[in-house]
Amino acid sequence: MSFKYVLQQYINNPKKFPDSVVLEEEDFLVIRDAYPKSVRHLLVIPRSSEITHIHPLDVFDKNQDLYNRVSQIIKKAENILVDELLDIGLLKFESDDAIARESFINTFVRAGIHSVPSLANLHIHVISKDFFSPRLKNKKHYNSFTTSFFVDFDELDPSKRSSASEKTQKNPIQIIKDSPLRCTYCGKSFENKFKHLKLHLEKEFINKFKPSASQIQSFKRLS
Amino acid sequence: MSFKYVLQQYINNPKKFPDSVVLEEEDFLVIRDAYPKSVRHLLVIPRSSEITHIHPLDVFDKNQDLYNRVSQIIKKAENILVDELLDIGLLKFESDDAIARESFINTFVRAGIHSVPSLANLHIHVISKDFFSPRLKNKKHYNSFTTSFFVDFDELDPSKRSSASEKTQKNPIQIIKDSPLRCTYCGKSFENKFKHLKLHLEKEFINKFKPSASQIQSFKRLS
DNA sequence: TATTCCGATAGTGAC
DNA sequence: GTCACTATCGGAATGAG
Ligand SMILES: Nc1ncnc2c1ncn2[C@@H]1O[C@H](COP(=O)(O)O)[C@@H](O)[C@H]1O
Ligand SMILES: Nc1ncnc2c1ncn2[C@@H]1O[C@H](COP(=O)(O)O)[C@@H](O)[C@H]1O
Ligand SMILES: [Zn+2]
Ligand SMILES: [Zn+2]
Repeated sequence: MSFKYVLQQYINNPKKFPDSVVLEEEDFLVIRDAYPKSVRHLLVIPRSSEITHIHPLDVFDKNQDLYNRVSQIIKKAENILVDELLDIGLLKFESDDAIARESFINTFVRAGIHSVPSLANLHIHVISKDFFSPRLKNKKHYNSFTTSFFVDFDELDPSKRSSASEKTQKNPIQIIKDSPLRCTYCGKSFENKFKHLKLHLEKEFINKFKPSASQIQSFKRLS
Repeated sequence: MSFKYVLQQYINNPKKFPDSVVLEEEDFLVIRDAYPKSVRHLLVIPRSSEITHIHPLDVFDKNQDLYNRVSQIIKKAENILVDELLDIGLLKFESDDAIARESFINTFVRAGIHSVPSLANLHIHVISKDFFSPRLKNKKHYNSFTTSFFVDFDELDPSKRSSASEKTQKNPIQIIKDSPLRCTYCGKSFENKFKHLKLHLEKEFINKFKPSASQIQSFKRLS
């Protein structure tokens, strides 16, 4: 089996990956991205073989029920993500502070899909927007989450969607190459200077979360 | 003073560079290129401050006397180059064999200029066409001697030159980038695969000159 | 189309 | 998608009181 179907193994046998699977329901999985591009990076995976090979830009067309159900799972994933950031001490509000929680999710967590996925099994990214991770190694990684190559889950809602708008976009791969590297915190452009962006993202991350030195080092190590 | 004028030091004080200056005359110098792109690579440098900053494509316009004088110096440089190849045993004919000498010069020594020089002081390259040198490190180096970026000295003769033809050429920089790497011995194209070309040029060099193993190693070392 | 350093870009084969 | 490897391509500095 080729690399395109690596996510199938989680669907087939989630019990085999207890450290990766953070939520298992009858029809969905939420797993940790094996190559996280941020401190926290999860994938929502529908288990149904009926839809797993449908393109994420098409799968919600005329399927409001599916969209609504995925939306529920994404909310759970977002809250798992926040719980973990609370657990490791990066976030410091009370766990039951619903307003702080929602505010953080709205401003610093992104859910959506890549307009040209590489892995064939349908998956939705749920990722914190720090992009502070040793797995973030090049422009393609970064711009796949910070340009229109990334499509927010909200935009896939079939009830709100102008179906014509979806294909009017330019070549998504070209968008990744042509877009400058732009800091998600402050909007500053680094053109194509990836190393500079990485240094800047580390500063922004430290400034926002005030992690301890040992925390910083742990986030820089591969997990 | 910037790098553009590094050749000025030879003009100012040739006695300071006895290992580099292979011929010193009242009006001209012949020096070893400090980053030789072949086993032998010389530069002919007019000493006159009147002309040293004129572009090589312009300097011989309406100046047949200068052209003729440079032509004389180039012939001397070519013969110095051959003498050295005889001395180190790469060439094996007798030193007074005028026919063998002229044949080698005609087929394996090139004299001319870069259509966009980087160094400001007027200079004419006299180079053996082996291109077997550790200083030959990239496509720009190679194609600057093997494409129309390089203009043979013969073509600069004001009595033979159609002055219109000189500027009809495309952007010389683009020529270097767009032209494939083509073996000067056999014409084989290596597209942009510079390392492959280097290996092939070594084979061609060995096949043509039959150097000893220790000679080969010495040509690969920086001098 | 000076050199050198450093880094961005690109293709490969394997998983 | 990942990784590791190789190689090509690309900008910036180059000095000196
Ligand atoms: N074996 C794997 N297990 C879990 N996640 C993976 C695996 N291989 C790749 N990924 C992630 O899956 C995502 C696929 O991205 P994409 O197909 O572009 O939406 C990337 O974020 C990868 O880091
Ligand atoms: N300091 C130097 N002394 C002697 N030759 C040099 C020096 N610096 C560069 N060169 C050579 O000068 C030539 C200039 O090339 P161009 O200006 O393109 O005709 C190249 O072949 C360089 O290798
Ligand atoms: Zn910023
Ligand atoms: Zn050849």
